[in-house]
Amino acid sequence: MPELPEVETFRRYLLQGETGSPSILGKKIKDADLLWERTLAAPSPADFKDRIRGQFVTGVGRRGKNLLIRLSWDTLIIHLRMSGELVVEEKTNPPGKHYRLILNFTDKYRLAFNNIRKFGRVWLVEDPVQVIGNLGPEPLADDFTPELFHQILQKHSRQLKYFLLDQEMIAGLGNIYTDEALYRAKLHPAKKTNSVNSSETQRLWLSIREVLQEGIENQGSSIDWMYQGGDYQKYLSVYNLEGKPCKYCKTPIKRIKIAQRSTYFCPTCQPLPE
DNA sequence: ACGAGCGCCTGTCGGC
DNA sequence: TGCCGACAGGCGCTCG
Repeated sequence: MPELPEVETFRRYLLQGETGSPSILGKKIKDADLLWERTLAAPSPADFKDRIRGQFVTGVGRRGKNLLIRLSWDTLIIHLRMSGELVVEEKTNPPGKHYRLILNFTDKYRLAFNNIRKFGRVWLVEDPVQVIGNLGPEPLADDFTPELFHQILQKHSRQLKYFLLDQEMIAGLGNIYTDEALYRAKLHPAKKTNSVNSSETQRLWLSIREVLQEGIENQGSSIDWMYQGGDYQKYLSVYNLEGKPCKYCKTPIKRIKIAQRSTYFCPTCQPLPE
């Protein structure tokens, strides 16, 4: 499910809390229940439980789609993959059917990793670089400039859709926001990166930042049963809209497969040259 | 270097 | 009603 805006929404939820659930900042971890072993990428379950006990939550960050929960002397990295979500609640609540990892705090609250499809992964590491070290630039950061983006695009000869989904090229985009950004920039998803000129680069750079920012402002997208709580699905222009008229030219939105993913675009506004 | 295909999982939806 | 295939906000792995 989650792409950068949804992960950012979870980050803010953990940090600020909301009505009925507090911030996790400053809480002390009493112990951990690992309910699906493969959730844990590293270290071993025994080491994990031993090391995490007694640590305090000192911060909650994000890098691409990874959540970084800073602890006293380690960092807990959570990747939600397709169907993960995080819940802060009282320990007395009945646990969800798909809880895979629970961190019990020393007070009456816990942090639960709910993950229907079991794809999500968690790491407990001293240095996050070993997990997130290969990620591309953070698209909303100040150092992600159009010039830098242009350089990366020109270094490769790949279809834009493949390129944008590759977290080592740029971190945080997934299937929804990639299609939305390409549509807004009027670029065909199969166009090659090194054929993108500088004004197209500028457009795509801006489109990426706009769709991500708008996603964050609306607490992400809630397309189906997987994730509820966001509103940005109301504002999507192409994703999941096969056959619907393009809002600019009324041409029916087309769906094709690229990178084994459904890819939505307007054949008129996003032509493939030659 | 690039991209296709598959596996990992559970659940929903539409067609017959 | 039940069954079956297609599909789902991700990503790592192979192979050509």
